Amino acid sequence: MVNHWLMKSEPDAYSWQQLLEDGHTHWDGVRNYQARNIMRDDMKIGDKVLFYHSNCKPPHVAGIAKVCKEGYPDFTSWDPDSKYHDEKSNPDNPRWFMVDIEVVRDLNIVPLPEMKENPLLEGMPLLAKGQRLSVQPVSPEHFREVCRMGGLEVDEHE
DNA sequence: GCCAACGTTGGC
DNA sequence: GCCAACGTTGGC
Repeated sequence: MVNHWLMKSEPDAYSWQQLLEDGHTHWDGVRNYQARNIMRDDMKIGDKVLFYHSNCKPPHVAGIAKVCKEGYPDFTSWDPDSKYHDEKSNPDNPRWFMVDIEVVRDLNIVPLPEMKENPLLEGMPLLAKGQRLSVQPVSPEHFREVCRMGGLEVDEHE
């Protein structure tokens, strides 16, 4: 069973272009329990991910990635030199978790305003008022429609 | 830069 | 366990 997710990143912090260069990355720095639980418990190898750029104009989905390593402790949490350091986390009792993702393919950007205007995306968590969760589920139907809006033929990514 | 929405913290 | 204060997110 392949599940679908959306992960937010500020382009200044880590961009889709950077992931295209790197090929894969570890998703460190998430310090929210709900997002942590999703990464620790729910995201599985092969799950598809919409890569979303937040805090830019306009906010948009930039590409498709997939999970290539399942939840494991976020080692930046016990690194005192990391900006994500949490003194309550340590290797024996890690508080924060991450997954690794890798590039699947690039998309034409799908701007948030267009997503809001698309009736097929009604009910998508990303579009809910006050939605701040940086790792969130996406239904297969919504995932497919965002891919289509990004110029991807149906099922091309399967 | 503003501010609404939400999460966390800590006093009680 | 409540809730006020505070910090963060993120669209606008």
